[in-house]
Amino acid sequence: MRSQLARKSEKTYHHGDLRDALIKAALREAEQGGAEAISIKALARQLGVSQPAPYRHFADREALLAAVTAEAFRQFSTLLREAMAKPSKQSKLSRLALATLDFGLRRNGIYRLMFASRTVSCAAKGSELHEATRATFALVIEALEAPAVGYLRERQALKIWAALHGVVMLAEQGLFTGEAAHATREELVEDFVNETKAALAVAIKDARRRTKAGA
Amino acid sequence: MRSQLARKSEKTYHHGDLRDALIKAALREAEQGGAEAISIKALARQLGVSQPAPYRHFADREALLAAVTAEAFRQFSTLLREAMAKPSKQSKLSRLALATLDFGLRRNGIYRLMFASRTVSCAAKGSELHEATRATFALVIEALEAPAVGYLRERQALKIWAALHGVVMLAEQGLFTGEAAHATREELVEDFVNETKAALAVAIKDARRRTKAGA
DNA sequence: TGTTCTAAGTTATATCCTATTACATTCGCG
DNA sequence: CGCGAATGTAATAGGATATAACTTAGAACA
Repeated sequence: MRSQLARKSEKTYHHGDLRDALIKAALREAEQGGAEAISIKALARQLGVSQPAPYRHFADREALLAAVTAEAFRQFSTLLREAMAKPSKQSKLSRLALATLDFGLRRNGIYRLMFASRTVSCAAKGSELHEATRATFALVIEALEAPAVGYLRERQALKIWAALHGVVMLAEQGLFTGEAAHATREELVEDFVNETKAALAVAIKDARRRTKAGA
Repeated sequence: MRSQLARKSEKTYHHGDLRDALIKAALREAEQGGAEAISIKALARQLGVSQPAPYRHFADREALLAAVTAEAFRQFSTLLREAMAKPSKQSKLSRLALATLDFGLRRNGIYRLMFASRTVSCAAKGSELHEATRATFALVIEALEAPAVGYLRERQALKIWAALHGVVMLAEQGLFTGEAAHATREELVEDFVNETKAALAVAIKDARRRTKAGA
């Protein structure tokens, strides 16, 4: 497991961990410019290997993007888990929501790679990427801190998840700046969080009553 | 104003309306594959002109993308206006919402160009593109059919707009297919629409009461 | 320990794309 | 009619993806 630095100084024939180094470097590139900023040739140059070398580890550019996106989802999941674990006066859902907003804006290039490219929807069912996205969504359900009553939780999770992504999207588009800034992004997110909590409470009560009536 | 076909048959030196033809053709290309599917060279070939010809009308690829995106916003606006104008039992907001969902899924490549690329956020303030996006958002406010009470309308418009985009995003990511399909996209959209109406009604009543108390 | 197989790199090359420069043609206006 | 600006073209530079054929070193086994 020779490091990138080791490679640069020792000048060995084999890099040692090119696959991993490529993913890390690609993530750095995508941070600002998104998928377009990822160039296999540039990455190879950066890591001190010949340009066809990456093709030993990834069939083509798409395959690299898929691996990078999967890694991004794992990092995102870790971030969300940390936010949820941190003791705070706010609810878990609120912390997850704000962490998502923060990630979406601060690492927007990577965020677009994850949620606004076709890479994810093209991922096969059992693939690394597909699993990573499912794991992330599971965290949203967990953040609701609600009992599993039918599909109520999943539905509310979908709603808050959609709303959050929409806020990130519009924020990035500039709809919260200038004269249009009639609400901050954080205010909107809190609104959605509160509505979700309210809707969830109502839905759960409703479902329980109906179950009792049916029994 | 020679048409594309006329160009192909007559074989004149000047195309006649290359700028417009490029935008139209680029939109067709982007329909499926998004911005990546737009290649200046390919468009030139398609329209029967030499490849540097497009550079007479657009400084670079980015400039073409901006023009294409602006045109897409205008087409989208037209679609929304039609949906809102059409007599129906549903509310204007509901029709706008479903039309947005439909557009976002059916013409997803173009939709991504409009909402998930950096083209829009890079648009200068007075630019054609910037104006087109503002005009579209104005339609959302209009669809609320609410009186202008402070910034209440704008805030609710931002919220429903964000929610809609989120639904499109997740739908495209495949979160509504397979086992995860615990609600249809249309159900979610209707939920958001109803919540928006309710929130708007409450907010307006609240604002009026406060105004009276202050007077 | 030495041989061999294979994973991982290299050089060379084909193809596609963006973009610029210098040159050619046509349109429209005085 | 003639001239200038707009709009084409041909030639070319430079960067990216991707493949083919060759090379090196690590590991695996006798």
